[in-house]
Amino acid sequence: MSTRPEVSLAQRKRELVSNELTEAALQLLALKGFDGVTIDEIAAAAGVSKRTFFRYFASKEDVVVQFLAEMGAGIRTELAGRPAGEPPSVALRHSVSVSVAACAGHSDRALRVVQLILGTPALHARFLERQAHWRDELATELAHRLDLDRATDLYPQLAAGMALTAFDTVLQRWSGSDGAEDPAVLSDRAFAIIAPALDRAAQA
Amino acid sequence: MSTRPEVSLAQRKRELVSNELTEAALQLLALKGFDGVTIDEIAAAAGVSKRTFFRYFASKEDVVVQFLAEMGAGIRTELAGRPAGEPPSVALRHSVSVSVAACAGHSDRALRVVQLILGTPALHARFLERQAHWRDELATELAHRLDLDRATDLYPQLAAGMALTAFDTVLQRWSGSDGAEDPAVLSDRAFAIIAPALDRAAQA
DNA sequence: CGCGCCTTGACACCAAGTGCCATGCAGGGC
DNA sequence: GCCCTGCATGGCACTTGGTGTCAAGGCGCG
Repeated sequence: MSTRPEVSLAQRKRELVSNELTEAALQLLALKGFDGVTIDEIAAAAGVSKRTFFRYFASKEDVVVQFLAEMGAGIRTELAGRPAGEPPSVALRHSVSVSVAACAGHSDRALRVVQLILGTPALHARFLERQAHWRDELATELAHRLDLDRATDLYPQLAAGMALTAFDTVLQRWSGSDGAEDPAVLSDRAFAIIAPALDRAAQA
Repeated sequence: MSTRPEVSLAQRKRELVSNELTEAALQLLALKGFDGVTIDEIAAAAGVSKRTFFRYFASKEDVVVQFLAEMGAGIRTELAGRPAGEPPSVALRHSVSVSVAACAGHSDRALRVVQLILGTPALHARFLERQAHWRDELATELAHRLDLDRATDLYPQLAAGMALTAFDTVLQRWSGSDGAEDPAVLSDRAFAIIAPALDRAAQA
């Protein structure tokens, strides 16, 4: 077969169902709002049962939030790939910019998903919680990069938090302007503001 | 009667029930964990019905999170009260320090509540969402203080976000050390790191 | 062919919320 | 004193998110 033989049929089937589910969910949720759609509806639209839905996603929020989950890992791996000598502000700016650009460029669906998240308290809450995990991972990566001790030094945690604050602000502006404002420009402006703390404090 | 007559009896009754409810909730939740307690249990412990519980709190998370809600408003009013000439880093540091100190000094119950929140994903999510509101209000206050335009300038939003990141980090350390580390010291250390961005960018 | 593994659907079940209505209690006017 | 109005409550039914359990079906493998 032309499709990679090293991936088992069962796994490809799993992925197919998962895609069908997210597809149906995003479509319906964007159309009727988060509370206007039941899980049964989503499952039915994807041609599976409610029980199966929960075998793929832990909660209703999860379908939406997991759609953006790759971004978190993306930022971290991007950061890990930056040259070692680069100042934190530059490394972090690139890491965030690349990820947000990848998301924004993907399709205008990303925009609608972000707007849905930011406009739905329950989704926003879950999204922020996931961001908290990103922050932790970013902090670890930063500590490793700069050879700092996370247990005593507050810098890694704060720097990661600042970078994600910038990320958040960019997302908010971007979705608020209906995609009109350029995420890359917004990122640069945001990081220009927080950079003094990112770099000056690193060598303290 | 000695109790202020300008407050109607009905209102005092409402407050009494509300207190009873939070009391019962915090006690039970700290004891058996967030998922180990049902609303019926909490309501029964407070001597009311489940239906009445939801007339006082919007959700199970709300009881816990609202217990710390005053802090958000506290930070903002504290900021509003700082002298106009004060640099943002100092004003924000004081605003956050005072609020967190008020919380920490209140009782060791505050510590247990914070630990409960940070250790329970559902609660943490709600807490972060509430913080997002604080950030918005703080940003507005900052924009007003510095006579900036929130619609164009990214600084207010970012500065508020950085301050709350510091706040978050302090809370995390404080709860992680079981209250051993001094919140005031932690706040100072955190703000020392973010201050360069807070002050330098303000006059850009 | 027959044997296990994995996925699914169906069903029952619990807990979070919500709408609705009846009841009871306080205060205010007559 | 009596009624009437407003409000807080409780009980109840109902929807929905989410989970445990079990039986049935497809698929690979010897």
